[in-house]
Amino acid sequence: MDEIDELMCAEPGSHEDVVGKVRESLPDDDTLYELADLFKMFGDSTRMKIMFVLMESEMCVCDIAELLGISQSAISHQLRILKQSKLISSRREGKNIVCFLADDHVRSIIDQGLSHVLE
Amino acid sequence: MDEIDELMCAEPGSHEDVVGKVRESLPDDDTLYELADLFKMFGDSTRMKIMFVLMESEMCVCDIAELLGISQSAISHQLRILKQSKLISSRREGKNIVCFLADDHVRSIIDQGLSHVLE
DNA sequence: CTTTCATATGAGCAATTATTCATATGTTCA
DNA sequence: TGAACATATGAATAATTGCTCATATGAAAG
Repeated sequence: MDEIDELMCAEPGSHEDVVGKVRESLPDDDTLYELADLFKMFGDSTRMKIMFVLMESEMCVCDIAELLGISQSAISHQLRILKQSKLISSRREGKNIVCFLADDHVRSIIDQGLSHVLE
Repeated sequence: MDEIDELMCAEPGSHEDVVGKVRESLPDDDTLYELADLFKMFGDSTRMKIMFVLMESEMCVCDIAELLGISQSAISHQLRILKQSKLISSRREGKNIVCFLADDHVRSIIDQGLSHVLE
């Protein structure tokens, strides 16, 4: 606490009330970390590509790998991570594992990102 | 090309047309990388906290550092990255640099993420 | 049951990245 | 002009992470 105080700008008064109010409005730490972890999923181009593909159609693992020109192993590792984040689900269909988006938010999050990127 | 073909599942025919159509619908690589880079900004808890703070109020660097309990240097490094991504801007005001969100998409992207995290 | 095909997984490596520490820059105020 | 303050920056380090390679699992078809 003492050390943190030393970081404050010298400016007395006027900033303090704003800082206090903003501090109260922040989500709790758990939520913040969950949120960052969620966006981390969208922050890798391989995972981004996988999600884009699955926005168009559900698809088995080997088709995803072939379509994207990425090794089966790499795809599988990323799929595991995406499933842990509940963004993707899968079902078995004969010999194949068919993957699909598990959450509608994926679409809306990507769309928001796209509208930023495309100016 | 030959090696990629070997990744395909043996299954003939039926998958091929879907794979082909999806491939055409994918954004170009530049867009995909830009998009992943954008979301990478939201994928770190320090940057996430900074953006949350600035969603509530513009604020100078030292107040952000004090409020979040993170060193001034760490904040400054992250602010530089956020500015490069055009998510945050700043202006000088006396001795202070006042930071603020540069893009309305920040709010909508975070809101979409929140509604996923909060079930 | 044995082989084959689709997928998963673990270890190891290389690359990226967030932080700290020390210091530089630039502004204000005496 | 000089001292004090706010911010920026560079180098070094530690931690995280995405990929490859080899191999394991597990369903299916003969």
